[in-house]
Amino acid sequence: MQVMQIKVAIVDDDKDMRTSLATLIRRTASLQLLGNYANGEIALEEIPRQPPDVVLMDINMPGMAGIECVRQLKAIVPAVQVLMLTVYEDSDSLFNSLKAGASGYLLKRTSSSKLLEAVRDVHAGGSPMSPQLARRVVQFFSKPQGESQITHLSPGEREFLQLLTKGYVYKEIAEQMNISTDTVRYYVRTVYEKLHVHSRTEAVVKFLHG
Amino acid sequence: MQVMQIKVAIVDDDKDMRTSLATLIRRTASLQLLGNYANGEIALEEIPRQPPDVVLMDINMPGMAGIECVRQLKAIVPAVQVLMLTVYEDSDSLFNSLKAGASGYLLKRTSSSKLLEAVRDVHAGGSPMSPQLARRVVQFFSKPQGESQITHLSPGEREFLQLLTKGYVYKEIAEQMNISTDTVRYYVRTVYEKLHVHSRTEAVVKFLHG
DNA sequence: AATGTGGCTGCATATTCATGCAGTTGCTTC
DNA sequence: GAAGCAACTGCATGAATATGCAGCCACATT
Repeated sequence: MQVMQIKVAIVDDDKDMRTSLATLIRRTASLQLLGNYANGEIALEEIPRQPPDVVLMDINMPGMAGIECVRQLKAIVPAVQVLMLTVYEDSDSLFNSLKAGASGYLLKRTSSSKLLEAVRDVHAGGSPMSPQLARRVVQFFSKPQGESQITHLSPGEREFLQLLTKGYVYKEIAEQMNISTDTVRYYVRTVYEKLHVHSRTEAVVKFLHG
Repeated sequence: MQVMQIKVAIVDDDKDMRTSLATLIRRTASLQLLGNYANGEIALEEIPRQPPDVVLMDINMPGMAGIECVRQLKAIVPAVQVLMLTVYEDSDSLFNSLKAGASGYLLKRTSSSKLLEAVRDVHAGGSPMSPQLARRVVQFFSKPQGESQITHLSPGEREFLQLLTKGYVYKEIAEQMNISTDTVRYYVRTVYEKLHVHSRTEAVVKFLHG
């Protein structure tokens, strides 16, 4: 039995791009082209009728922007996986797309073979992303630079901080760590000192992205 | 002139893995194997003497864990790019690695060709990541579903939250907003209700990345 | 005019937090 | 083995927070 084809739809206002993507999809046996839409409004109408597995979405289109289209599309058909395509490496677009529910994010200059691979990845539950863009995401997590004082905390102190951010009160933290609530207070002291803060809020903020 | 070789070091406690990685690197003309270390302690001593461009780091080793090793290594030699290797798709390890300063994150079952590509990517300033793992990161951003409650906060409530994250006490917030401290308490109530939280910490965390 | 509503203020109180002081254990160092 | 130190526990207390109840005012609805 043949492997099930992945159903794909394209949303892009650029005619050339659209046809070249369409050709690529049609030439690939494992993919099936379901639709080809020139703008967000049409896509939002047509896609729900015949939901594809994967949508290739141009990020900047006149009228409804790609990001808004993703947001609404995911609200109607949560199961579709959206792969954003863009020429810009702009950070805001990237993060907003992810927040809107996009699963992957590729630069348009991505090679055909990579693009096909990305379609399969995203359909398999992955989140393909151009390495340059992934770096933006990674940097969101890594401390700006230099060393925040967080570096030299003991494992216990880290665990404590972790629980602190969860909103647990000292008693609950004590239970989870199997220590007395007075020892929790002890951690409060040592950690606050190392972080140079004087309140729970400051500690949490610093830990989260300080 | 020949293209500059990328200098690579390996940190992995598993001898088989180490030699197989080493062989792969040596066979590749564009890469140069600088060192091959069996644990984090040795790596921390040796790597700074002769800093490589890229470090392949096993994430779970006896003794110092890979994550801790990254943290300390990046503190000493910030320029090195670290690629984490793991057999597990565990979310915590992933996020903690990124926070510690790792640039990429691959599953060990990644093919040789992908791994070599990843080394080049990370050296070129990218952040290669297995699609399955990238999905975890992406999910971190996308709202679980629907819209985060933060969207429909009034400007005043937003300003209040902003100040809350700064660590100001109610009295100070009142001064900055030119309202009474009792009105600050009022904001506390309405905001907590909208955010479905019951403590300052939870509110701050939700506001920072809800 | 009466009613209702949302934004703000005031007051009260129970809970949680921040921090100082002191005592224990166990391990290292001279 | 004495002294030092780090990790933990206990107790105490003032400060800050969370939340209930109630009154006021401006404005909209009936």
